[in-house]
Amino acid sequence: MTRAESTRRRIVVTAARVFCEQGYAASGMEDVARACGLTKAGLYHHIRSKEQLLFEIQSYGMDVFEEQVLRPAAEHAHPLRRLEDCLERNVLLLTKRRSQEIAVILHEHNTLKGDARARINARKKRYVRFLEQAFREAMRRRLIRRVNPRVAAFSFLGMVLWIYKWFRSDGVLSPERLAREMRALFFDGLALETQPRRARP
Amino acid sequence: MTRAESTRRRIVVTAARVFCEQGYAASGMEDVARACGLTKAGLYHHIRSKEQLLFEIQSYGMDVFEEQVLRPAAEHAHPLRRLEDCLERNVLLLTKRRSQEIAVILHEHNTLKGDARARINARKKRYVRFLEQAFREAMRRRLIRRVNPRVAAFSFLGMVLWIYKWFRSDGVLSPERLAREMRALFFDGLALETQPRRARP
Amino acid sequence: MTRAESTRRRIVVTAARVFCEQGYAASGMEDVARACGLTKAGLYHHIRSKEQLLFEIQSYGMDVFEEQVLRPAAEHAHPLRRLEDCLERNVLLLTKRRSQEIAVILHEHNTLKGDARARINARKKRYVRFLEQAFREAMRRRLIRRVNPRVAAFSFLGMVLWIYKWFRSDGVLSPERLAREMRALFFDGLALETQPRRARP
Amino acid sequence: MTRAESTRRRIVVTAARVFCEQGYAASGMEDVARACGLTKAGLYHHIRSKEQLLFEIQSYGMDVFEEQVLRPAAEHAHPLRRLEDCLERNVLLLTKRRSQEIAVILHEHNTLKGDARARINARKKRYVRFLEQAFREAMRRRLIRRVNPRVAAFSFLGMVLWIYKWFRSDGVLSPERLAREMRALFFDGLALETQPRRARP
DNA sequence: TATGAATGAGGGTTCATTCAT
DNA sequence: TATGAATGAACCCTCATTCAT
Repeated sequence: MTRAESTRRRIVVTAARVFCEQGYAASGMEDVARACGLTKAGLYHHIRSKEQLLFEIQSYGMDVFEEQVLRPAAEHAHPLRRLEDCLERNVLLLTKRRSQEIAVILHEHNTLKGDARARINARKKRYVRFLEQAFREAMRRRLIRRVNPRVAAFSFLGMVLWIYKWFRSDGVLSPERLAREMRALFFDGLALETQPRRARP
Repeated sequence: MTRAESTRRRIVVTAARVFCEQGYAASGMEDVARACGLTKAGLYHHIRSKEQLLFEIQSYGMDVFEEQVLRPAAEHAHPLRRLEDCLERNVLLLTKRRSQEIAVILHEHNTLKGDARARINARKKRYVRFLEQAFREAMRRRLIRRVNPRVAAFSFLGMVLWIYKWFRSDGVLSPERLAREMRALFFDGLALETQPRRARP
Repeated sequence: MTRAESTRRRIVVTAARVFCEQGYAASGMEDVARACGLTKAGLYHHIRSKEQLLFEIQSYGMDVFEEQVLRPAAEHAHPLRRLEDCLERNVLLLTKRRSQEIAVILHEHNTLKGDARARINARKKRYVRFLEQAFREAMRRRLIRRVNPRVAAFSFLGMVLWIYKWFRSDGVLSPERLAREMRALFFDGLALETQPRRARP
Repeated sequence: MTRAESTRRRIVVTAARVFCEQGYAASGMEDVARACGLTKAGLYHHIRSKEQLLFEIQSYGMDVFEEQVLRPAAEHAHPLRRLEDCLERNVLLLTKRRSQEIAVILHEHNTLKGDARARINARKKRYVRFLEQAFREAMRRRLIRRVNPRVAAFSFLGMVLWIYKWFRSDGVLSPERLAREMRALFFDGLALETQPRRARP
């Protein structure tokens, strides 16, 4: 990674934190610059505009998400394992690692306009379809009860992604515990009896 | 309701629509005033400030929510019915009626500051505790499997409230259908076998 | 003229003075506002943008020019009188009256973009054609020597309009004297002998 | 010419093109640098400041003008020849050769400040006096009609220099033709009958 | 009540210029 | 020489809010 690239990355990560804390519209470029240890003009040496910066944060967030959640989960041939792995990885992503970029993706859903928005939305939709497919396949193979796959996908998403609104990493609930609990809550009742139940603590 | 009160109500409802569509920070008082059929200065005869207006929207949204969801659901003595009724009413509130105030409550979670924020948050927390209590009671009475009540409450909330982000009233999925599907998804697998299952379409 | 219109007119005239003195690009909206006795924000209550303001100055300048120069001159049936009247009126316009808007038209020739530019240019071209036509007609009627009408029109224009660059109203040369001298310089040698020469001082 | 000097010359000529196309104030040093094939910082190794660069462009333009127009024309003992030669050379300079520096001199008349401005203005005034002198001498020798020499000089200048605003080298009017036409337009009617008329095409 | 006019503060962005490397 | 990075000052413009009428 060149010097210039690493600076840009630092800016993207830092700006994600600022936007996450204050909201995009309420954050001034002054705030972002100061958080980066730069002046406003210095910041603009590295980025094109505030909107472009938001797009890069969201793009980077989608990169991280796809690399750490979607791709590994997709490798499971078994659709229920796929979903469960997806849930666990997604919960951990939101609670342990670079969660700020994801929060910015979720909160600033309607902020980007035009092409940038379309590009991010396309990647989001891939996730929804991935989940729908998995639910459908799981039903076809009689691994889970019959449910509406679209509703199931969005319910899964709501349950998991809502975490960014309430989870505090300094609380008593550990990321791992939360992941386990949610998995059990969502899938233990969904899986059919033919499916051997895992032990639950 | 006096003339003045009804004007204020109209402003609150209209501003909720504007804030819902464009976001609070991205909406100008000019936009709000125009949507109300007033001038900016005329608008200020009825409200104290933009922030105060947001607070009133959120307060009104909480009023509606409590009246249409929380209070009726609370009347069920049976905790599982309470939860299921709550889910159904909440889904319908978000998909059929004045959902804009609710959307503003959800989206502008971090926008209010100080006392106003604290007052809205207190009302939100009552909802969380209401759910936690119901889950706990349902477990105590062996109506549902053992789950972490806090995780259950937030999962319930995420699943239901996420609706404001994706549901389109012009789609194929009717509010009633969505409510039924979500109830089944969440509770059919949660309820213990001793609980007689309702027929599902 | 309503109150609002008269304020706008005052702004246009004042801004013309500022742009004329400092140049459009070198003038800040702060300067314009101060010259109008307003703050920047107050100024923007009346205009849409700096560019729009420039367009209005140029439009207004063209209005004045057409009303005080083109229209009266056009009434002469005799083409040489038409040209001479045009010259005199144009010289007086540049030296005695609202000359600042005209100077802004001339100096900021390439500043406007797009449609605004096209609209101003169209009006300028009408003046060039008006002159070409008059020269052509004067030649056809053997009132002047044969010259290239296009070159004659632009030479006429250059001679007259250049005034905005050098004429100082506090000098010894009066506007009327300048008009007379220029008329003689340009037309006395151009007119054919059949044309009765006017006495010259 | 040393290496350093030739680089400076290239910068001056290139910057003249940029300033001519976009205007001084609207041109960024970035634009100038890019047009020169340098970075902004690289450019600053050769020039002191933007203002200094403008001064050098105008100085160089004056050099070229004096060398190609003023000096050769001045050699004519006959004042009318002097003026006619001056006109022709000036027209050709504006239409055929390095006309960009001249355009920058003409357009950015009020841009320079202080001493730099005074020095350019002094050279301009020499041209005006040169013309006034020639007109006066031509009158004294009864070569032309009686006209106000100051008005004649500025009319001559306006007619000729206005060319930079309207002449397009891709049009039907050739530089030579324009020079001939203007000479005839201005001088054929000015010269007294004792003066043998040249044939006109 | 209602409004046109006005404003202080701040928004994102650009620019001529400098400097360590 | 050359450059990437940085900056202070200024840019045009917007905004929530006020106030005389």
